[in-house]
Amino acid sequence: VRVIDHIASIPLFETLSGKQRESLSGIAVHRSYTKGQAIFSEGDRGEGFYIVVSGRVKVFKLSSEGREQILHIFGPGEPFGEVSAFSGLDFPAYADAYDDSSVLYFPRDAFLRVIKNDPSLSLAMLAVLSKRLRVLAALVDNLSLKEVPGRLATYFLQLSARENDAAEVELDMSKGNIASLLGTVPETLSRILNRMSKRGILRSEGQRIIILDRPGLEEIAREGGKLS
Amino acid sequence: VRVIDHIASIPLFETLSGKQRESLSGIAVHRSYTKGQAIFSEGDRGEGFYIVVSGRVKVFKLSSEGREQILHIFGPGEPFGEVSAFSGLDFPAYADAYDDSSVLYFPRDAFLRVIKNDPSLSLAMLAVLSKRLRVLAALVDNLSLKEVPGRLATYFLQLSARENDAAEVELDMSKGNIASLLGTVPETLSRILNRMSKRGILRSEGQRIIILDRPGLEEIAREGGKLS
DNA sequence: CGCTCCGTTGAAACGGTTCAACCCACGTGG
DNA sequence: CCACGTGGGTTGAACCGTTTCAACGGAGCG
Repeated sequence: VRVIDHIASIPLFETLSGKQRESLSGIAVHRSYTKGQAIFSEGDRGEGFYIVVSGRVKVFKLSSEGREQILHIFGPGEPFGEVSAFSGLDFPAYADAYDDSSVLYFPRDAFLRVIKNDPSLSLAMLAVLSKRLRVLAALVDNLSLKEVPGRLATYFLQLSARENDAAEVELDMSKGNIASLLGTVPETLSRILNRMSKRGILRSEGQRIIILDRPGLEEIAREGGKLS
Repeated sequence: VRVIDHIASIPLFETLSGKQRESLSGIAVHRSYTKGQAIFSEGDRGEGFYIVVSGRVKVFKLSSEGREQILHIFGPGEPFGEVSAFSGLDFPAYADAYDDSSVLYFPRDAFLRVIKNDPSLSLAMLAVLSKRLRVLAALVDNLSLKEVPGRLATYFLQLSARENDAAEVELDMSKGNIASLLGTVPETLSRILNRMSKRGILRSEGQRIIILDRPGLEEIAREGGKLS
């Protein structure tokens, strides 16, 4: 598959003309990573940004003792690492390949040249960054103002919302990673899942979660987590 | 003072020509708020964004029980509320006047028209959003991966860094609000300040903090907060 | 003067983490 | 093909940092 074909399928670039896409494909570099491999590290110089082509990319922070807080999981078509490209500063977090993945890399200067000639691309980029800020604000809200049951309930409701409010959702990553996304540890997650099951709020069968009492779950999400 | 004069002093607009500033001043609205007054609320439709002219603006989240988590304090020249302007979605947080303040308000559509004609303005805006993402990522890191002493140490070091690493820093807001910024409560903040004083790391005299043992403070910030 | 707001202090309660042990499914190599 | 190791998940018990509630002190202000 050629770079130009990848670019055609990226939402961020959908407003571009064929000519503009060509100039982009001229500057993009295709890179592949195996599961778990580092893409960049906190403190690295950010000389460009990335877009996921296939697989998923995990962006996270690390504590001094090695505990990890996931900031975001990016899937195909989503850009990441733009923060340092536009601010000119170092990467503020780590990025690993969550699955075997491939990405397009856009060197900073070349991309800035393209964007200068295309207002619609910069508007699209502004929209992307704005949505990301919203996601991070929601994360702060969860971490600071809700307890773990509330965060977990919120997470399940989000997963369900993505699939037309289906009562049955498939976890898209391991429970250990979900714990890391929710700012806790696997043990705590396991216990809370257990409590929710006992209360008849949901059933947990491996990677499959069946929501039995949606209003109950919504209340836990709203109230911040008092498992009454 | 006229709107055009305010605009001239805003860093975000410094690359603009006089003509472009005029067109901006044509769309901007000057608004004043008294201390504590609401500017917008979470869930409000975002029809535009703001830039602080004078005073400060507090942007924060609220828990169901009324506890507040400050996301950011904005001072003169800084834009806020752009997230919903560019994403087209509702405001994701609350904004209050922290002091008696005045702001410029830019309606969404008019501003988008201006930005479309000026690549440098959109690049400046991308840089602003990127820096903001970095701040929020750091906040997540603090909240999730560090304990309160570590967050406080980090905060003091930031304050000090802003003034050429001065050993003596003036708190720019009430201790209660600092607690809210650090994701804790005033009581905890008070106790930790006390412990740090006892350990000879700093002296706390009202709004003035004197750093006595900078390496010690740096270690607390790094290690996440074990007050050994 | 008395009110309110902010900060401080103490004691008790709580939610979450840590550490350790254990289980199971899975894949690998002998 | 079975033994073994590994990684993910679960469970129990002790521990710990932080919150909560209540009380109190001081500064500022009408």
